[in-house]
Amino acid sequence: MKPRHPHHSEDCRAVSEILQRVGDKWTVLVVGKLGDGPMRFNELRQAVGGISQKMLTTTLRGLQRDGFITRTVFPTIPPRVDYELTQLGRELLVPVNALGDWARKNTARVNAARARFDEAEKAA
Amino acid sequence: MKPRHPHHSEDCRAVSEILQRVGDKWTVLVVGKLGDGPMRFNELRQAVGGISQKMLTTTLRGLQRDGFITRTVFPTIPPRVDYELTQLGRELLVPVNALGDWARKNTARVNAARARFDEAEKAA
DNA sequence: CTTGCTAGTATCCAATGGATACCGGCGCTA
DNA sequence: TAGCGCCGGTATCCATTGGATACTAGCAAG
Repeated sequence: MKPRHPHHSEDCRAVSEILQRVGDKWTVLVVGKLGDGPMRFNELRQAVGGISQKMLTTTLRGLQRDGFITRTVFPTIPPRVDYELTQLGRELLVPVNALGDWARKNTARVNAARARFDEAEKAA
Repeated sequence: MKPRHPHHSEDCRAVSEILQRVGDKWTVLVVGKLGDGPMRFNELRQAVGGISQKMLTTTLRGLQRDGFITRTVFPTIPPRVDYELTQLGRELLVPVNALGDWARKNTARVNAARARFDEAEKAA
């Protein structure tokens, strides 16, 4: 049987990869906040809310590695570190926001589906 | 200091939630394959490639719960189970594909950024 | 009566996520 | 001058998750 599915598998992999990169718990929240302009570490921590230092550090390092943000250290007392979106980061924000719009418009439908599913489960 | 960041935090949460839903290793691959039409369990398993039965089951249950796919059991011998995108699932595919396009167009830039970062790390 | 197909569970181990504690440099206060 | 706090982090530990492997049920074919 020849494959009925014309998609290029590498393309799907690329999508999967970028979604894994961007689809963890904190990345979009951080990128979203940075969309409003540069922020420092603790400012970001507070703005995002509920993120631990470790996870914020990890998330920021990853974003920096992939070229989505820059990290600027000011050797002042007390120290100050600014994080800012790069051009690439701002470009990423576009499709992410599109997905965000979809999410906002459809959470109700998803929640309804979940409720139905869970109800059916409970009955069984 | 009043918040400089006008985004509604609930919105960001919604984005984060949907991205977590969709951003795991397998979900988009499965949804992508199903975008071409209904498929049965093992067909899907083979088409996606590299996914274990357990993870495929888990992924499909999640998608079903959220109303993105339907699961149809044909009580034949041997059994047959078809999975198919719902309307909601097909709609989801639109912004996901947009992100996918972005990913395809920009993997080179991301990889270049990574190489630079890792080079700088190694030097330090 | 053994083998094989299908669509799954069950079990186990490694990797990851996240809470908590600690660190180093300095300025402030007493 | 001894402690305390701010800032931006590591280090450590444990719970949750991801994933490989083995097992299951029901039946048909040989």
